[in-house]
Amino acid sequence: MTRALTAKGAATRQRIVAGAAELVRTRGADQVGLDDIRAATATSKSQLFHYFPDGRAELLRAVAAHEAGEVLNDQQPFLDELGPAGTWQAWRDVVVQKYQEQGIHCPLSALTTQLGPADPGIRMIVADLLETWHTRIADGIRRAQGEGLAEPSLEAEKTASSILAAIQGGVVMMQATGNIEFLKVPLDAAIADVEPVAGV
Amino acid sequence: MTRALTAKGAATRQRIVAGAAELVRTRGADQVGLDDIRAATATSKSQLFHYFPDGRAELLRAVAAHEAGEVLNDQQPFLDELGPAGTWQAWRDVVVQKYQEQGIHCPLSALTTQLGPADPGIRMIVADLLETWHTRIADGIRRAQGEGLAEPSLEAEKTASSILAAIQGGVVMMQATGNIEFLKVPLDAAIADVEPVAGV
DNA sequence: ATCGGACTGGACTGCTGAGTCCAGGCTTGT
DNA sequence: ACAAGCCTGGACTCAGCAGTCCAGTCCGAT
Repeated sequence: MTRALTAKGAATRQRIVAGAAELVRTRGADQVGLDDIRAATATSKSQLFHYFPDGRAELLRAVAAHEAGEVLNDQQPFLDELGPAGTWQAWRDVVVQKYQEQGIHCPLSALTTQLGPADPGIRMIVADLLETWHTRIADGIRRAQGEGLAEPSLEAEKTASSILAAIQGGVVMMQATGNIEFLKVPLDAAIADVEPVAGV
Repeated sequence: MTRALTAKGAATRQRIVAGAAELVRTRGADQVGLDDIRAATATSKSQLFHYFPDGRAELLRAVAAHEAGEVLNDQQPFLDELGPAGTWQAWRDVVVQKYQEQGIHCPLSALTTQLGPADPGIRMIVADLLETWHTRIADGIRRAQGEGLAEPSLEAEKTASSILAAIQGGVVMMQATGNIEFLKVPLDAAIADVEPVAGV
């Protein structure tokens, strides 16, 4: 599958993906053409097709995979440390802050709804991301139960679904309304079962 | 704003919007061209521009407004009856069933993330829809409190946000993974505060 | 009946943007 | 040194699609 790539070639490829990802994030996938990517990454048409023989579609899949990785990276190390008291709030703060910074520009939604329907490959990338994300949260819930923080009767998988849905839904609503409260409130409510907040 | 329109003209316009909405829902907005709409609605290019002088953008805004109305209509009469025991489950079932039928094809997400970023007019339509939806749910929560079903201490607005976010997030996850459980579980959890379920 | 304006058909224009091609530059192993 | 082949530049092709134009037809009011 992967071809012989020199260090220089790999760097160029990486530069293309990162540049394209940036554009897709800020403008939306359908507002980004190959010429935009070419200009933004100081490359030429032939380079794009050299590294992505299937053209635009393959490049966007690479962008999707890149962004999916970033979503989880942005939550580290907090995501993997979920469990003990205080870790949920710390993680929540990172997530909220991240999306507040991004504002309208969500790497995931840009890809899921814009290209997902048309490209099964991208749907799979997003599905994998959600599954991984879900698993990490569920692991955190089980650790919280081990610490006696959360009710042992709580079903980790289901609670993780609720928390993750609160984030996804909150982001959707925030994007449409511009109001970050639509992310904060549902997320706080969702994690209340594993880490009750004292104040407000 | 609105021009003189005969009954016939209004019918044609309506046919165009409905037909275009159908296409956008099933294929995604960027996969629908004016020629597709023309073919599907048995109209001509000049008619499209006769009824939507600003072209594709104006037509898609009309589609967005149409779909936004449908989203709420599909939940009626259950949405407006929220409050008493049993009404939450009935409403939940309608919502779940609706999205299960639609599967991948969500009228809202198709428009929000595909066109919303580029078109402020559409963002506003979606924001209005969410606000109305939110208000209706909050009204239901207050009625539930009046009936003694829900804790009086519950903040209606915040709880409504959680419920709505559970739906939006659940739909996003369902679209990506194909698993309807990602909608059911968070939604059930979110409405547990206003209508605890006996079983399960 | 007839006149104005709403309504319709379909050909035409022009642009944008994906994908192609080939000639030439640069690296790397021998 | 010197190939082999990875890498790069940029002009070119070609299809698809939004938007234009005009020559009509139909309807409703006077």
